[in-house]
Amino acid sequence: MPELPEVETTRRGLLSAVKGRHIESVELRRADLRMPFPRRLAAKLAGATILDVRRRAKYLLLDLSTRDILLVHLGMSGSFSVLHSDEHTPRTHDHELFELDNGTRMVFHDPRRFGVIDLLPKTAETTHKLLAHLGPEPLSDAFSETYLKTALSKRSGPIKTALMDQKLVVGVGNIYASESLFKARIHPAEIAAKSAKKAAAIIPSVRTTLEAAIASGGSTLRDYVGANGSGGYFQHEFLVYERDGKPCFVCGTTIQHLVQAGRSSYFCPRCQQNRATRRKP
DNA sequence: CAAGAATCCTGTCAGC
DNA sequence: TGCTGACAGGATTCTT
Repeated sequence: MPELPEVETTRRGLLSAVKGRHIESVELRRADLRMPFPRRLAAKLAGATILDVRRRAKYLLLDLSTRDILLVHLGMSGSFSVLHSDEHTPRTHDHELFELDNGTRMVFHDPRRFGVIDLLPKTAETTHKLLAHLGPEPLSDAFSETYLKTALSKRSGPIKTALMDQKLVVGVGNIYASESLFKARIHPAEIAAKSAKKAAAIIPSVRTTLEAAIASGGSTLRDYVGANGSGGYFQHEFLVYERDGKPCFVCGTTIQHLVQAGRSSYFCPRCQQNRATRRKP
């Protein structure tokens, strides 16, 4: 999906486009997303004012005047953009339309329907099933060396899989896990517990990767577009992701590819040669 | 408990 | 051209 940078880009675009706007009506064209959108709650949205647009992990949280939160997750292929109502003819996979009071509409578009939309009381933000067990934000102080060292030391699986675990740290998906580990010069198959001592290197690698991606408006591979309907540019700055067979920008060695937990990982076998299986000299 | 596989769904692309 | 299989940014649930 959209990972943290894409969700953050969407958040920023949404904030400027919809903050203070009233929702006039909602059209649910399809309710069967990853979880069924609670149809009876759609009526609660009409008349509500959007007070703020926040992000937690890869979730967008729209604070409403009704003391509810509209929660949106973009899944693998989702986007949430604001368009002029009279210039928008619903396309295939435009599943929900939120008509606003200034002639615009927020459109939730998601071909694969792995996304989620839910409405919850503000008081349930910390207990909601999807939000209760999330790890620290990677760009916050909570993602500290002490924390990461402890969290990684308990794990026997590969570091790349650990970084993608939203209970360990949120927002890092398949693209940015590979990119971050390249920057940290750690092989994706290294056992996480062994990587624990490198926490001090992992943290800035993750942060600079995510921050650079946010600065480029995220990465657009196939479906992703931001709130204004345009794509990101960070895909042109990938160091290893989908670059297998091409030369490493640092050392020229051919970038390689492997599959971990069913997901593709990309790495430079020379820059990241501390793999778990390396034999002792 | 932790890690991997299977799963949800649709679109695209490579190969035949 | 058309078919088939593999694969794609995620996260949950089921098996080992």
